[in-house]
Amino acid sequence: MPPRKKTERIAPPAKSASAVPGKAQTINDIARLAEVSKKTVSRVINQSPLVHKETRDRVEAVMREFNYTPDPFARGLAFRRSFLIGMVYDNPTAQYIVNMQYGALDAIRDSGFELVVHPCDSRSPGYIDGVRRFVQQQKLHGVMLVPRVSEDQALADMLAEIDCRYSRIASVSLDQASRMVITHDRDGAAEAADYLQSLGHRDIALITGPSSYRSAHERTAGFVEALAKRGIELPRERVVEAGYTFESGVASAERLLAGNQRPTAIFAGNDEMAAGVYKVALRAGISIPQELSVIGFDDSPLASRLWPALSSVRLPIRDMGRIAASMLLAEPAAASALAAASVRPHLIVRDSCQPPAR
Amino acid sequence: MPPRKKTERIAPPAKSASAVPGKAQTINDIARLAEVSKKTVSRVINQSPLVHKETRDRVEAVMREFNYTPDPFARGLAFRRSFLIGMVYDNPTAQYIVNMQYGALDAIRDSGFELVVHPCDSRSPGYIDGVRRFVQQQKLHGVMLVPRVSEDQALADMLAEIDCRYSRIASVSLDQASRMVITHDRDGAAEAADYLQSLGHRDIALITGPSSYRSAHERTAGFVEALAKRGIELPRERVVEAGYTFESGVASAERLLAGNQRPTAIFAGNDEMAAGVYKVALRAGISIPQELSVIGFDDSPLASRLWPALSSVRLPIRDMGRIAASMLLAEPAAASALAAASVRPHLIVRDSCQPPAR
DNA sequence: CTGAAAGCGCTTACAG
DNA sequence: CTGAAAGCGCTTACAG
Repeated sequence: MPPRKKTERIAPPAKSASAVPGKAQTINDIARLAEVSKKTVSRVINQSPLVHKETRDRVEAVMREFNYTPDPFARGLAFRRSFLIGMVYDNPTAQYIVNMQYGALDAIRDSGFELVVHPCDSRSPGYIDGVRRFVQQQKLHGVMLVPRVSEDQALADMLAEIDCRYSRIASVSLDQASRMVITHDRDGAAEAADYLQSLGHRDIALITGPSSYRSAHERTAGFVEALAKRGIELPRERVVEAGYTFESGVASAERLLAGNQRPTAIFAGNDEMAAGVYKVALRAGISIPQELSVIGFDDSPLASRLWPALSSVRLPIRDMGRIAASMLLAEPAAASALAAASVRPHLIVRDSCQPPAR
Repeated sequence: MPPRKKTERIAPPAKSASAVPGKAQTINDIARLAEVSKKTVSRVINQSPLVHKETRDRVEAVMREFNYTPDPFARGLAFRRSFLIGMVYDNPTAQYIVNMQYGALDAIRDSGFELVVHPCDSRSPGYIDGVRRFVQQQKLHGVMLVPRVSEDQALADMLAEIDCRYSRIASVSLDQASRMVITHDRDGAAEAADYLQSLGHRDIALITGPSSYRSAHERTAGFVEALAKRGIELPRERVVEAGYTFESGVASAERLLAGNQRPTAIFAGNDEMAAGVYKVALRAGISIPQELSVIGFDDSPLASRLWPALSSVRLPIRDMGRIAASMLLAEPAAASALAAASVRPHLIVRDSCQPPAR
């Protein structure tokens, strides 16, 4: 190799023919300017250790100088893999989705990756094929699975089969650690139960989400078990299964609040249903929290908009999204570490509870 | 050209070596199987008219047979343009964003395009550069600009400069027709005014959004003008500017509802602020709608969760998103036609208004 | 209406 | 530690 002057090689080119720093360069330009082969430039792009430090510095300086970023399509074509991560979800609430997206975006910021969204309908028969096409067509680097699709083992199996990396967000572990973000809904529900018990409530009712949802199961179990631990039983008639919707919350509250033998507190499996309880109580002239304490789950914006402001169990959704996306970018080992630093829900106390009157 | 047997050329190959219909083929495979050059296959992919009908049919049959879809990265590399459309937005409400995304997804379904999301902070100085990098890096096919960033002319100018197609969603026309989805917020606000007037309200108050928002300006103007047309003046002290947030709605309502000379109705520039009015009224024991009528704007989920259910002006957000995305895919002429079939808001009447008591 | 050549901007073997 | 060749799967001129 011909000797090469090592200092001051990179003559700063006439900067800014336009206001925008030029951006049109290719790997060939960088290679020429840095006086190396394009393969070497490729190595520094991909952070190969097999590059002499001085060479690397020189190449990096040129890349910075020209504001160079490699073309994702050329890389995608050669790698047979894109720099896109997908978020697959099935119709949870808007706030949930948006926060999850923000979290994912936090994780991929300045990484060169972008987020592609894929809502779907897990009840429609072809939905798994739809995800498969999405993944294969776009050669996705990986996908985040948000509840409730995250609970669908058939989906996960399909992804494993086509060798697509994924991360699952769910209330309990459903997969190997490096693929799971566990939300521990159970603990949050237990916190709600403890709080109600500490206030002095004994006659408590529960509106659960649909039993087909893992989160509903966990929230219910956490709540019931925590109460049991404190010596409070939940009679069968004080537990109503609903659909996580406002309307189902209304219907459940109507059942629970009919007659004289009302519970002094209601825990709803999410805020939507808690809002339904509010509606029924307000309409019936039952004042919250004087005559009825209410707790929700999710800490959606709704919770603080209601009056009196609803105490609710907050899930750190944005963090969940950030971690799930990070796991997709990280090496398996690092992904497991991320999983370990897992998220915990906690109760946000507002104005919807007080000790029972009687 | 050598004569070619025209019938039954395409021998159905041993289908499904695996359960999944093979998908790994390239343009070369299709060309070979259809006995044409890859360039001809490329022509049918791109719907060039310069292909003999029989040739086209044959090629299409093979493509279908093998479940072939062209590689978006190879196309992206050759075209220097991707099959991704971007949605750029600055922090409106979650429901708004999610519905907009659904609409955009409606438009690109089965088109081979995908949606990439790009929230940003329009108050941060570098945000336009951030969008530029996003667009150039991903070679986006186009971007949808959602309020309020859609109102930023500097953003639009930058996109025009780098020759990126875009569509803007805004309450009034800000650009050439083929780039605009006009939401006519003014008309929706006028409908709210007419409704309150028809119920007999004369002493009406208004909580506006921030004057820097075009939508706030339009909603205010539409409301004030419609009232004026019916001979109702809005005195200065009955108009309060707020920030489109719940908290600012609370503060505004506190000012408006203090003292004895209360208005009989309040129109809030969005549902968040209307929820603030609810909070203040409920806390002060002012009953809705008996003593105070309230109307919001957006028809967010919140509107129906409040009690009594809030009447609100609905914007067909999903339609807006669908049209904005369609415009990006369509030819300019077709895009203008889409723009013409523009969207209109309308009032959803619920339980938050009635004739004034006095 | 159809095709052979060159190229888009990267990476993967393979050498050295 | 570095490089020359071939290739990823498409499209753009250019011919005919």
